Amino acid sequence: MNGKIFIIEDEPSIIQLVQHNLEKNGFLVSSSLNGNDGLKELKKFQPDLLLLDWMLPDLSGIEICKNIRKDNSFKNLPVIMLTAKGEEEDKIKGLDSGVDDYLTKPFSFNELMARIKAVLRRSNPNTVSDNLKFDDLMLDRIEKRVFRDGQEIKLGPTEFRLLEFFLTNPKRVYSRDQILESVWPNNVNVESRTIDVHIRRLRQSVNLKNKKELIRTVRSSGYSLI
Amino acid sequence: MNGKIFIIEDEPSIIQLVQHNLEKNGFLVSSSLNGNDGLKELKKFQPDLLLLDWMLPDLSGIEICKNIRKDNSFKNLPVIMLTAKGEEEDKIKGLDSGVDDYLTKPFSFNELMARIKAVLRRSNPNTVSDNLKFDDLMLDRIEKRVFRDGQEIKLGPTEFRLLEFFLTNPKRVYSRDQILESVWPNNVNVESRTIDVHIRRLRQSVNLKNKKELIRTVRSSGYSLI
DNA sequence: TTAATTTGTAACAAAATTGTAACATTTAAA
DNA sequence: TTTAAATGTTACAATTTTGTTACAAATTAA
Repeated sequence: MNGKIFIIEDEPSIIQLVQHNLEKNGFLVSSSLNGNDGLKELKKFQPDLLLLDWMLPDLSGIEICKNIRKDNSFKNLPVIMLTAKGEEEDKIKGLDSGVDDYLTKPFSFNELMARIKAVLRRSNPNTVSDNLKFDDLMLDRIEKRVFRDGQEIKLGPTEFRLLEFFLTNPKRVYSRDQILESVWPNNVNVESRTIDVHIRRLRQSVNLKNKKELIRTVRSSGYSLI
Repeated sequence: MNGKIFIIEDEPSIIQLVQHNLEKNGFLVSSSLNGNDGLKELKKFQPDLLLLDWMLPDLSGIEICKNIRKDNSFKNLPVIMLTAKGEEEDKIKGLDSGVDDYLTKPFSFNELMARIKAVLRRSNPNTVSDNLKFDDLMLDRIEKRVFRDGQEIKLGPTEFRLLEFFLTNPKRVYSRDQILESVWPNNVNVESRTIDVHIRRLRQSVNLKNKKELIRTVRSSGYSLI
């Protein structure tokens, strides 16, 4: 079992318990103690599943969930809601707002584990393969779209292929020759400097007011994502 | 709401209650009082979802479920298991044997309804009926009619097939080659530019004074719905 | 049959993308 | 510090891609 799970829950003892056990089961886990932090961290962490507490100090779980669904890169993120023993009305609201399942506290870890498995089994066959993600960037190969921080970015065809190429091995540094071979159609002759110009164009589109530079120049070697 | 639901449950009062309410909500419902009959009926009825009682006079729900999963045509049939208030161990076994969700008796109809919606939403975005819908567009494959925003749109045969094709995977970008293969009869030779002209015709018909463009051009890739 | 509709293609218009040159800036070495 | 190499930036003409229209041939309906 593997995958990344994010927890938003304000009770540290629950986080500790769950996180420890999930990690023992091979998951990579991260967490936040409140909704606002959680929403930010979520984007960095890019989880495969979210455990969400119903009652949080700032935002309610429902609000968070609706928020998440608006963000294109999280449209299909499976969510399991954790509720205190409460009324059924609440549960239903939860399910209708895009929650995939819910669990009433107190719950056993075995029960949680079973739900997680079930939800991951359902959601992963589809969405896993064709979305490339890195940091807060998401590239959808099916729909040919790119999002950063949930917001769509328009790219020209070459910029798209370039970014797609980098995303298959983010962090890896590629030489201009390697980039040419992989991104340009065979047997075209373009100057190696042309790449620099396209990198510049990609940078310009991708660095939407975000401070962090996404493309790194490695002098005398090439470029990589960072 | 529409779709076909099959119930295997040995308590007639529950069947009656659930069946009546589901039908009131637009579902087509059929049922069996035991497992062996159920398995047979299931194949005839071809449901979109199965409600399965945990304890049955002959086969257990789990056995039925495993049985179903062996049958290729039911491999993806969503199953909601109905259990009497019982031990947690049982629930877990259920989830691991391919059940999509479960519900503990006694349950309210509202709760059941919410689960059904959630499960169908996940598994059935397309296949629920012969009507393809996207945004405010509806295509009736049986009657060969198309409506936007409730108003009928007249399309030529090729435009209809084109739209039908796009609707099976809205948002997905198709290349002109893919479109040719799927929309035109085999082994006809038409120029790829011909597609552009048909796209133009489809656009013209579909964009009834509505402001929003429905067909997206993805330069150097193809077209998609949006 | 005739009339109407549908279809594919060509021709031209409009728009977007592309590669390169020229100049600016940064970096590293001498 | 000075110099050379590498990379960043900008502008622009050429090319590619798509939009649009018109029309003759083919198909269907009346």
